[in-house]
Formats: sequence, C-alpha cells, structure tokens
Amino acid sequence: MRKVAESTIRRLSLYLRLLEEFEAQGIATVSSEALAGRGGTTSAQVRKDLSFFGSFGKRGLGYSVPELVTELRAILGLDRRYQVALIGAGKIGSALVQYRGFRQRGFDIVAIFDVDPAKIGREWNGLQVQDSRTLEAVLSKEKIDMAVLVTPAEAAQPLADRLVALGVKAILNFAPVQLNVPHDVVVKTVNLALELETLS
Amino acid sequence: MRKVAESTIRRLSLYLRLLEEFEAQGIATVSSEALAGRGGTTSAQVRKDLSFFGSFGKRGLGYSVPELVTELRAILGLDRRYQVALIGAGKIGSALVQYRGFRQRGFDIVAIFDVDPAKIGREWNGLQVQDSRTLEAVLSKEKIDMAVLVTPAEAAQPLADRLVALGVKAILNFAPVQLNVPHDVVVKTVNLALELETLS
DNA sequence: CTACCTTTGTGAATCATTTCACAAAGCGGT
DNA sequence: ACCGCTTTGTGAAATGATTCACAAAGGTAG
Repeated sequence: MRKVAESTIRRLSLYLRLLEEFEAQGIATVSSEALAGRGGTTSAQVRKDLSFFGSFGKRGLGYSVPELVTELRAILGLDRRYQVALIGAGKIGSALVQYRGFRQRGFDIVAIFDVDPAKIGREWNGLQVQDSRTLEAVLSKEKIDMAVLVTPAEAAQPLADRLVALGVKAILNFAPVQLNVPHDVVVKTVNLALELETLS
Repeated sequence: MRKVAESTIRRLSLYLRLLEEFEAQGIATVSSEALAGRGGTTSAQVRKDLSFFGSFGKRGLGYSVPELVTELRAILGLDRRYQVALIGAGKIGSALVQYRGFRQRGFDIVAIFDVDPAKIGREWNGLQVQDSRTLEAVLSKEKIDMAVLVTPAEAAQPLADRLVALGVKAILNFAPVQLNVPHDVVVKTVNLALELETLS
C-alpha cells in the first residue's frame, strides 16, 4: 500500500463516524455528496480519499452504508481491539480512563502506572494503579499495542525510551515535549495549550 | 497580514516553547539549525516560518533567544491573557480546569457551566459551577475570549449556537461532532479517540 | 432497447507547503 | 582592511494535497 497522508486518514476516521450515525438511523446508502455535507468537506475529496484504497461505490447510486463501514473499519485497523497502557495517573489520565469513547472505538486500557506512592494501589475503573518501576515486569507478561503517556514533561522521554525497549510501536503523548523515538515507532503528541494557541 | 498556514502557526508555537526552555537554561542565542534539531524539523523550515513575519536573526550568528521569544509571543497573540469559559463539568472538564498549562500560557478559565443539578454550585478550583441556562446572563456581563466545549455530542451544537450568539469567536471543541458555525468563528475540534485511531 | 438522470472514479490542473541552494551579511582573527 | 567561517533570508524547484471536470457505469421509465 502506497503511503497515504495523515489528513486523509483523519478524514476516513470522520467518515466512519458519520456512516455509523447514518447506519443507526437506518439509512442504507449514501452519496459522496451527502457524506461531504456532514463532514464539512467536498464530494470530490471524499471520493479521492476512498479511491486510495479501492472503489466501494456504485455509479449512479452511491455507497452502501454497512459495506463502507466495514471497509473503513478494515482500512483503519478498527476491526480488532487494542490493548492500551496508561502511564501517569494524574487528572488527565483519570479522565481518559473513564472516557467511554476509547472503549467504544476498540481501545481497552489494560494497565495504569504512576510513580506517586499515594496513587499506587488505588483502584481506577476496576484497575489497580501500578508502580512505574514494574513497567517492564508487567508489560512483558501483558502484551500491549500502544501506550498513552500522561506525565510531566521531564518524565516523558525516559518513559518513552522504556516503552520502546519493551517493543511498543505506538505512543499517544500528552506531555508538552517532542519525544525522540526510532523511526519505526509512531508518536502522536497532543498539546492542549497549543490547541488554544492556534485559536488565539 | 497575508494568511499563514495552520501548520506554520503550530510550529511557531513549538519554537516558542523550545526557546523558553533555552532561555531558562541561560542560552542567549540560537541558530535555526539548533531550533530545528530540538523541534524535529529542518533549519530551512524554521527560517521560512519566521520569514513570514519578518527577519529576526543576525546572519552568521543566529537568533537572540529573548528577542525571538518576545517576537513570537507577539505574533501568536500570547502577549496578553485570555478569558476562557468552560462548558461541561465532566471528567475531562475537571482535568482541564486543573491543568496548569493553560494558565501558564495565558489562558484563564473564568467560568464553568453544566446542566447537571448535582454539579451546579460545586466549587472547582475556586470557581462555582454555574447552570448552563444562565450562560447568556453570565457571559453578557463577564466578557470572554474563547470557550472550551466539553459536553456529550448531542449537546455541543446547541451550545455552540448560543456561544456564537453571544459573540464568542473561538471555540475549542472536545465533543466528537463537526460543529456548524459562521465562518468568522474559529472552531478547533479535538477528538481523543481519533488520535488513537491515526496511530493504529 | 433507448433516453435520461445520477453519481462514481480518476487523470489533469490548480493550489499549498516544503526543500534546495546560494547570495548577502555578520563576526573574529591577523 | 581583508579572509575565512558561519548563518540568515529568500527566490526557485520540488513535492504534496485539493479541486476540477468529465467519461464510464448503474438505474429507471417508457
């Protein structure tokens, strides 16, 4: 598969969400025009995005909603569940554990770590917060697909290094630092203050 | 000012953060090469980004750190403080209120709203959660610069409409929906599940 | 079977962003 | 004052993403 722009992937994700809404409303088929209207883009963009992966529509008719949902799930790798470790049991971490959107979309948080003795041992949503020092011991038994880093800036890089050493290939980083990782590891950094800055 | 790409703005924000680190370490001047190294980009990119707004460096020498910090703050509009209203006092909202990064970067949360009677009246970080129905009454007195929407998907659009009617020109949206607003209002949507999806 | 209407899929054209590459400029040493 | 080293600022080239526009295909009705 040739490489596809991140912006395309984001839009495919969006289409999937919209299609699931259509499906819930019992709508059986949808045109690129209709999808674009809901998604704030253009019909040509929708068709081009899909065309990177094949042709899923019927000319004159549009796309079958359930069929396209299935295709998009496969394209985005959402036809399976992912095991996620959460590193950092602060305020944001706590919000993420309870956030239903993750589980709904196939991401299961299966382990939580922190360095703070006051937090270690506490139960969060049925999971015990574990000591960060046991990261290697725990994660070599329990295989995870990705990690979410929610730590202070200075703790992020060392933890990222340890995760990489454990074979983790995808990290979602909420710490306001640029992480340095080998190029076969994907890092996505979300910086909340930065989002506000782009608005101002 | 001619229009500048959002990607440029994001990088400028990143440079500013890095420069503040350099400043804290007492480093007086920095080259585009050094900035690029820390920021995961290239020196040409750094220079091009800055060149949209003027020329701030000295050939052969580089950029004065404190000077460039000041310039970037001005460019990004971070040389003043912003009054922010938080709509939705759920888990994520609660995390955001306590998130120091916002205040540090010049964003002050000055009002919190929710519809849940169990939450209304509670104190959060020195602020009382107010009834969403009083949005208009409160915000016509207390002028705000931007709003952060942290509500369930179905509540987001009506609230966005009310905020727009109140003259709010910038909204940071955490609800997983595409908001419909007039084109003079800037909306930035952050979808946490979507970030994980682009990793998978 | 044909005419007509609709909507896809996709090259080509346009528009945007990034990278290249180099002249101009600042500094230090002699 | 001149030379050599460094680093900026910026047109030009290359690359990437979006939009256009239209032939091909599917459906329906007569």
